[in-house]
Amino acid sequence: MVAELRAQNPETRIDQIYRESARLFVEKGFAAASMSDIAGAVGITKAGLYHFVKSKDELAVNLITWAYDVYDRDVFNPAQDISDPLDRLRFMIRAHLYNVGELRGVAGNPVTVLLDDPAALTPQHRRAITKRKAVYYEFLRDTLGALKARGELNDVDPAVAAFSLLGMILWLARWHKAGGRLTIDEIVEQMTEIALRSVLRPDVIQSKKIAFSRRPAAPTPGGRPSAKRTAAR
Amino acid sequence: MVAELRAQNPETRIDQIYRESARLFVEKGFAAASMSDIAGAVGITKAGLYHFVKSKDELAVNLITWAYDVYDRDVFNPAQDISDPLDRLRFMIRAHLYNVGELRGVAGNPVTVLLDDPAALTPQHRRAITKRKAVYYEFLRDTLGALKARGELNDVDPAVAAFSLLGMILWLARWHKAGGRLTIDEIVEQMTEIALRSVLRPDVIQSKKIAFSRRPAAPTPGGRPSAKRTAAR
DNA sequence: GACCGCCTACCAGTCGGTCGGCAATTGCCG
DNA sequence: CGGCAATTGCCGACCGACTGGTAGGCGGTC
Repeated sequence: MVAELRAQNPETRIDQIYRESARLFVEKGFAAASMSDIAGAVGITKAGLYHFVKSKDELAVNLITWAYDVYDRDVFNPAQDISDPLDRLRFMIRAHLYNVGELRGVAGNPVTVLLDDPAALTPQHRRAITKRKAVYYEFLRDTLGALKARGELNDVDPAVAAFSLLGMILWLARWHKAGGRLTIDEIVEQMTEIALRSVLRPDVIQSKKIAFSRRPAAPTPGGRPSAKRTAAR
Repeated sequence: MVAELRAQNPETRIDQIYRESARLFVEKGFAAASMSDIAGAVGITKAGLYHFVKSKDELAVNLITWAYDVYDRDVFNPAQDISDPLDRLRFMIRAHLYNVGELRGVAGNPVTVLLDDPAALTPQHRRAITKRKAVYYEFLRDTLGALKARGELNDVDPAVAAFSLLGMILWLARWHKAGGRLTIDEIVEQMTEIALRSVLRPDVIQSKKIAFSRRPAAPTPGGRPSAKRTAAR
């Protein structure tokens, strides 16, 4: 009987597990969130949890991988199709902000922020993730470098500028609470402006001001990632 | 014999303990760094460690308190004596950047970043620390608010701007490695410029450009905080 | 001889993870 | 359609390793 209405909203146990573990890892930290905690949050026992999951490490790795896959799909890949560095930079900032800010959706994006830097994971997994982060960082830095070559950047080191922007963006995950005074859209708008002003020459901003007030016309139009497709791989 | 030269550099066991525990908490996370780890790093056994320290919690609380005391001394208190909001903002950004960036000194400043947000600490301690953070944040936000009232801020919400700046500044602790391509002074200079440009109106920056290339002429004149004086209390 | 610095030995509890088994569902065969 | 085996989803009990923390003692300095 319950099966009938679950057919319409078929959240599987695995979905639940990933959702709750993401939440708990973010709330309590990876080491402090025990497998029993996760099992309890899902409503099964620890042994039951291990029926679906190989190890705590696998959980963490899949979670991070999934978060990065979402980032690839929503930010990194679309950005690579934008040839103009200024358009690209604007898109990357805005899309990344949405990516971080929409953590109030299904599963936990802030994993990106919280799980890579403290310490867990085996060295090999850490290395793979560090590598992935490095690619993202370098892409941003090179975009800034291209802008500098065009004379549209202030006299700052592209690497320093890239880290500054990333800090601003990622920190959003730490302070943004759902239901605050401002909507996520308002926050993203304002922060995009702040971010662009921080590195671009004022005259460039002046002449390109047009683009300060619309959502990015990027992939993933309506749908939310169902938290499942990309888990494997 | 060793005692003779130690008299000149009398790092006590307690100093060692706090230095190593700060390092380990930052490296591995609070929960993942065990008391045995810390004892081992200091060169004593766990029981020996407990001769000096009451609990792991006390260690964390003292560490955070100490880090915030340093922040008070080097950033917050001096900033309160600066009446002009623009001078104040510039000082706060620069001093805070130095505060975060000089983690390569004796003990671990990045505790500020790493220990307050994951999860450890008893609820009461957490509350006290959250309160302290709130005071700092509000002070920055109000400084930005004062600038906005004077028409020197871009059209952004002071709260959003404050969080953006804090993210940029605190993130420095995550990416800065000693011995990198740029010196800490170069990084702070550039980031100060980036930070100020992100929120101030371009014409304000133009007219105040003077101050973009000198260390702050603030309290704590020459000397570097010896990271020891404030340990007690 | 009192105190300080520190160790050996040892708690009780929790961790990640395993094992065997038991219901219920599913798939297959006649 | 019935029957029945295989599979799925899950649990209770348990393990060895390790956790934060303690008790008591031992050697050296004042």
